[in-house]
Amino acid sequence: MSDQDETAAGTDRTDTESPRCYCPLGGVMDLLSRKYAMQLVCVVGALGPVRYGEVADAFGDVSSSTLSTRLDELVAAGYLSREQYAEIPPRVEYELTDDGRELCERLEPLLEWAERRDQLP
Amino acid sequence: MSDQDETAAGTDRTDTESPRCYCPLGGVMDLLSRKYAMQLVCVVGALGPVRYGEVADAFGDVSSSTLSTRLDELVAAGYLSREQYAEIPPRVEYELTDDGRELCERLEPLLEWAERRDQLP
DNA sequence: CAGAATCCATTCGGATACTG
DNA sequence: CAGTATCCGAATGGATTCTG
Repeated sequence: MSDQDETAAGTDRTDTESPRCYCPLGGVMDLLSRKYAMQLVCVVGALGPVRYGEVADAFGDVSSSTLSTRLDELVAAGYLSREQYAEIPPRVEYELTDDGRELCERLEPLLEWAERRDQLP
Repeated sequence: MSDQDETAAGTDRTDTESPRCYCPLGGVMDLLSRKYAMQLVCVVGALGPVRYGEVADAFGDVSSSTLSTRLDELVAAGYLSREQYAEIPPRVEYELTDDGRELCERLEPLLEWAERRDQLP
């Protein structure tokens, strides 16, 4: 279904369609579109193995539930790892996975640029 | 949100300021977190001056209202330009502004990577 | 400390129908 | 063709409270 024939009949089509589409609609992009998701990846990337509280501090007044949900999603998606230590008081550390690092590399230029841009009048 | 009234009076600006914060919380990032926003920027960037219908085609079954809203927002934010020609039938072309091009450059690596990643089983 | 759970206001986006 | 207008259900994020 939804097999659109190419406008240019001469274009060589590889066996499968979707030659190069710049609009990935599901998957990662959906996750990244949730609030603070991109920032979260980069914050963890910047702070290294980081505890929940530090992340919360970095975000200021973001509710813990939201932050927690976002962290969970990123862990579940395989971009963050979560290490829990059986200590008292309990300590948890988040860190980028390899995939997360790849993602972070692509996110950083964007966020850095966004940051500069937002701080301009 | 994002009220920064620091360094106005009484705040020591010695060295307590965090040099760089990787979590821009408002402005551009908010806009980019809306659905299809990032993809839209890159689609317009990839297709050059592009008409509304072509954009709609590129996105498949995305409702026109959503697409229209997103386009408006990006135009209002200064990342897209909208050129309307007084013809019949009417023609409208969207194109990246200079700012939009800067944004697109930072978005492309991300989307390209996301695309590859989503196509894997 | 690090969150899970709950509840809720708000927002968001989709479908549909209509216009210049 | 290129939208706009309207309505509405779904999803989202925030506040609060509680816990191991």
